[in-house]
Amino acid sequence: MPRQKKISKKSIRKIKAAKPEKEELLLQSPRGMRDILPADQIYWQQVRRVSEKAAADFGYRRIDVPLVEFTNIFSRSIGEGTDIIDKEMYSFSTKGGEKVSLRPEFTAGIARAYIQHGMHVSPKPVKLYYTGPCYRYDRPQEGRFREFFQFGCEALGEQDPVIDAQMIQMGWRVIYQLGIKNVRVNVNSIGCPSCRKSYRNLLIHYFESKKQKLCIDCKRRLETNPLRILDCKEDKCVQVRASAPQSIDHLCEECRTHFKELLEYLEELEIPFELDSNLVRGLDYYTKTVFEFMSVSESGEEKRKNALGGGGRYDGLVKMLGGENTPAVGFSLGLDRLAAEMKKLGARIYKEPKPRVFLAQLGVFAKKKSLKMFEGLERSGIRVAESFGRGSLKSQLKVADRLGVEITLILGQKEAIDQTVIVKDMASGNQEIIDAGKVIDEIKRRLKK
RNA sequence: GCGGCCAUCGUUCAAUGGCAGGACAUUGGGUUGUGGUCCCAAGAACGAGGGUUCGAUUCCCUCUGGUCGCCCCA
Repeated sequence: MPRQKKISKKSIRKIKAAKPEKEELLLQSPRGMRDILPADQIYWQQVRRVSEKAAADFGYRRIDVPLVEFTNIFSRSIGEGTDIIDKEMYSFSTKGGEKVSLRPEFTAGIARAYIQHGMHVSPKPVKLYYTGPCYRYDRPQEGRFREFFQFGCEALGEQDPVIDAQMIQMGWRVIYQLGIKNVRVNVNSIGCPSCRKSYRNLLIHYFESKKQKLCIDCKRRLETNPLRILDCKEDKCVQVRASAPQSIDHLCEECRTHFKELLEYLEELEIPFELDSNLVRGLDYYTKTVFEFMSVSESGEEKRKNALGGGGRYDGLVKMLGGENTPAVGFSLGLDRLAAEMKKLGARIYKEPKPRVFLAQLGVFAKKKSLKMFEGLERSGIRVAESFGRGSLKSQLKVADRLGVEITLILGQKEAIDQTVIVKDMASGNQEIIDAGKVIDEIKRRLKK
């Protein structure tokens, strides 16, 4: 018998294959894009709840910006020559011939909105938060997707380092409140354009003299992006840069003071931070403060670091896009990574509310009545479950049992006619018949106990 | 964009150049309108396309996807 089945299946496949006009339907999400299934939503909901609460607590107001912007908004702000712009953007032309891209991050769009809506006339700082998907055409791996979700805050129009500190405080707090206790904050200052430039030259000069000792990639970086040599993982490069000039030693007076004050604020906040002179962030618009949130886990001897988010100051961005000179600072968190980290750590999350009552029905007439009764229960705030599609009482009770409800209401043909309902206590198995009109009061009374 | 590893029911794990099997989950049943345990049954998979072969899920190639490392980043 099974043989027969197999043959027929195969021949079906052949018949299908023989229809060339029918395009193959791939039941598969595109690479790097995934479904977030109900089972994982508890983590995501918690992430959204905690982050939005923190934003509101600190006086940030939500802004939604388009998923699509003109491509040059991104290329100008993030910078030509960065991987994000050069190879990771989803760019396309519209039917009207406009060159647009899916956002690879939020900050550029927000700076655009700030300028477009004349927010510079609002009281400073303008505090905004956002959350939503971003897109980067990158090779997926753990914690990295082509569609990923970010939450972040931006404060525009304030140069005081106290706001930098507050940003770090917020990001750290969100992560911590999600139950991820092994968070570390790395901070650094990369200076303003003028002191960064001289530091950059110093660095090039230094590495140029030790060029032979660098790895192949770093030799290339020396030309393209010398700052990035600082976070190369190759042993020999680590050694070479040990005595490399550090950016914080070459800050101008203003940048130095700014950074010093930031560190003082952080100490005051008692946030466990570390100075990481090798921290440079890949986006062009950063100035002065840069920081990163890492989760550090030790599995065996291996220390695993996982970047959960980061941010920094971008004093030049708004002007670069054509607005007024506007100092600004922001951070963003990777929601996918937060949710994954929570799950990995088995972080305590509040449980999904469970139904406490089950409504079983028997017969056509009773089913009609049940539909109405369900609404009444649900409206009075009782979490009630049902399985109206099922026929037998047995299978319905099975479902009720599996759901772990405390009470099951049974409404059969007889009860429906008599205007009554059976109330069954699931723990004891005892049941009694009560007046249908008194169901809600009776349930409420019982659930209170 | 480059390299390594991987791909079997919904999930997880087997086996096999000649009928692909178990567990968990799902659905139904173990006589009338009563759950948990138990028992029985059913449905359910070789990622796609080529090649080698009498015959491929198995061997080879390509693609797709996953994963890890590089690049980069959240």
